[in-house]
Amino acid sequence: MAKSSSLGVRAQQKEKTRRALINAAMNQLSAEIGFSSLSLREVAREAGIAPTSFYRHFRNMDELGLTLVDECGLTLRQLLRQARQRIDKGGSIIRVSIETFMQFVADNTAIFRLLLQERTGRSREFRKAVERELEHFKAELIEYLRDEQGFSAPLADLQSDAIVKIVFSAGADCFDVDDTQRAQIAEQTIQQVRLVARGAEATRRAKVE
Amino acid sequence: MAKSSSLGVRAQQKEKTRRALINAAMNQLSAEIGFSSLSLREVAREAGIAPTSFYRHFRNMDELGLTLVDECGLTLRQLLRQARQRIDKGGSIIRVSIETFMQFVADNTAIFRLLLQERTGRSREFRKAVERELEHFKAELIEYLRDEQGFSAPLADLQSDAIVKIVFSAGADCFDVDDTQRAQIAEQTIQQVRLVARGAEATRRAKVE
DNA sequence: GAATTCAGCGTACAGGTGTTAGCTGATCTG
DNA sequence: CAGATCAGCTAACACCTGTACGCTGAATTC
Repeated sequence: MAKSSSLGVRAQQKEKTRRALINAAMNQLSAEIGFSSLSLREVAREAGIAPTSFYRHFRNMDELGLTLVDECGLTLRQLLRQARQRIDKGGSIIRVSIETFMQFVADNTAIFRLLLQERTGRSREFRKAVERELEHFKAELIEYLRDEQGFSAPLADLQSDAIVKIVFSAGADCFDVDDTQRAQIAEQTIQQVRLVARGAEATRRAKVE
Repeated sequence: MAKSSSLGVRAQQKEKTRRALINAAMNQLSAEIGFSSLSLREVAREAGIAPTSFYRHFRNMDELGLTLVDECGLTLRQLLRQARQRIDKGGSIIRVSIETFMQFVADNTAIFRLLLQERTGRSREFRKAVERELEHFKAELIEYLRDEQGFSAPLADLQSDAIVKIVFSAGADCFDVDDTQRAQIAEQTIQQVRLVARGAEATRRAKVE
């Protein structure tokens, strides 16, 4: 109510077709092609508007793309929050986090692929945007390792950077596999993260003694 | 001599323009755009031949792309061999390998970016080709860990998979940085790989006892 | 030396691309 | 209710794309 009346009928409709454009782009992405070879005209067509109307919402395709990256980051952070809640109810933080992450990759393959793809992609602006999202992920992990596990700041940083790299790379391994294989990858990733954790633990001990 | 006479003038010239096409593609790749938005016409133009002559060498752009991936894999394996030689003359295997790797990334940014990009790219065939190259890298590492370091097969596998993930991810971090920053990333990567190695060591001890 | 092969070329086509300019009609504003 | 706003439209532009067809002339083969 508040939203519909405060926004007005016009603004509401505009937001709607804006979403339609975003969804159209995500659909086309999931299909087969990378973002760089995505066509303004086809996106507009799938969104059900004239090609020229696209410009009422985004200056160009890149602006749409950056919006998509942000959307993905948002979803990812929601996912993290959900994982946290499950951990509070007990369970291994590593296992729960990674299984949640893998589920996310399975459910949102298109958008996750965009993230990984543009991380190494053509536009510096895109790469920076993705790197920013990865930093969010890493920062929350650092906080946990420092505050809950008592690691020193540098060791927490080193550790979580490694973990983020391993986990996101494992996400890329999930593109062409079925559910059971994905479970295997998850299991392997869990063991690898534990390897890192154990190594950090050993390092901490070595420094204390 | 043997080559020029056994190949014949015609075949020799053909090979030459084939290389020209490959080099042209690599140049354009390094510039700004991903492989998917690479144009047959522009590649042909840079190679100095008519667009239609392209088909005398490759069935389509994808075939050229797969050739590029193979080329990159070859260069990467040469790099590994060089690193081995340096290790035989003494020095930390981790440090030497990673510094060599980082140097490779700095020298061959275009082709390395292609590898990382197509790893998550649009074509399944491409992804498989890249994955094959990563497997080479991993396999050599497994061999070393098993034979030289005496790790059990499963632990060597787990460990080297994690290391490959970390190192290649770190390679992606090098795209937008200068030499000193790259050295820092190399240093961080070395520490992270040591973290994994230490964790694997601890795991081995735990299982033996 | 005649016949064959074939890398490279020019022309041409059908279809896609991003973007400009200007119109329409519903919504919002005073 | 008159006037301004503005999302979406159509038409049109200049340009780029992959690829089919058939020719040419030098290298190769017999």
